[in-house]
Amino acid sequence: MDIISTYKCLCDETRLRILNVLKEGPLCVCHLQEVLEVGQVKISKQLSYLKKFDVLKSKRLNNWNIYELTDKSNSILENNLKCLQDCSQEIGIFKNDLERLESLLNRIDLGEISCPAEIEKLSRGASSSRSHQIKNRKGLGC
Amino acid sequence: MDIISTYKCLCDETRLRILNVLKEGPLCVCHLQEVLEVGQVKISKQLSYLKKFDVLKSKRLNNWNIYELTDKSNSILENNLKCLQDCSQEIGIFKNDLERLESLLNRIDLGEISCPAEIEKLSRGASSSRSHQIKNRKGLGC
DNA sequence: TGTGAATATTCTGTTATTCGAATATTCTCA
DNA sequence: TGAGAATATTCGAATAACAGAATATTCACA
Repeated sequence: MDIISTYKCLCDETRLRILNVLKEGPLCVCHLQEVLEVGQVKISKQLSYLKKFDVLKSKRLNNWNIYELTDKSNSILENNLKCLQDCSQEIGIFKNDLERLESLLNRIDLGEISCPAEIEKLSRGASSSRSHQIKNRKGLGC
Repeated sequence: MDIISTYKCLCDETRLRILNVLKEGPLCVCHLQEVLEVGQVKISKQLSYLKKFDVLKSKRLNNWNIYELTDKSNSILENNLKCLQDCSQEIGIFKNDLERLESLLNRIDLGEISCPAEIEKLSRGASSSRSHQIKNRKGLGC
């Protein structure tokens, strides 16, 4: 992906929020909807946008579409995702998203809500430490 | 400047080219035009855009308007300008701009073309080492 | 087979971006 | 003061981006 397209991917709030959440692991569209509290169409379109530029990939699991970051990103994107890591604890909207993500993942772990099995398989670490993981990750010092 | 606006400043080719050139030092509009080989209106508008977000500042010197980077930029912008440092030697369009910049600065040093005195005063280092400076700067490893 | 859940796409309207041509402004200097 | 250089702004057109409503698709399962 060229440098301009990279920055275009980063210059929309919804897209940044999606990336901020997906850097914690794969998620299906409906759970992204719930975490970001944003309508289905809006989410779906921005996911397509990011997929078009190979920032995200998706796989179909029955009726769910699981989105995750690809490893095809360039170094500019990677660096900015690391920046997002720090920003996410300082900027309200990103922080709130991560809190709702945590809450969602906990409810999934407790079996309170249904979830494509793949997500659980892919989610890293035990639920008890996930909160700790999310809050203590460090980026580039942005 | 908020994070979205920061990326918006970076997601246009002309703006990136301007930043790439101005990171080497202040320059007036007409010289930017010459270095980038882009029309006056296009340059002027993108300069205004960047100035609006405090990425650039300008000062009037007689009839010249000298633009330069501000020190008000945030850490995301700073990091990406450092990335640009590396990209500029790998991406053709940025590299060519720097070569034309070098050539311009050399002609100014030789007195072959007129130039607002302020630029010479502000340009760092002797002309003989500027080329070396530009080509060997290192960024963040982008 | 038909119903509903999850997701994508199409349609339509709105706003933002980008551009060049033309024009305006500001300054210097003859 | 009038011409010209350097720069900014306005205007109009083209395109891109973004949003939500409505619709389409795909799949599981009763």
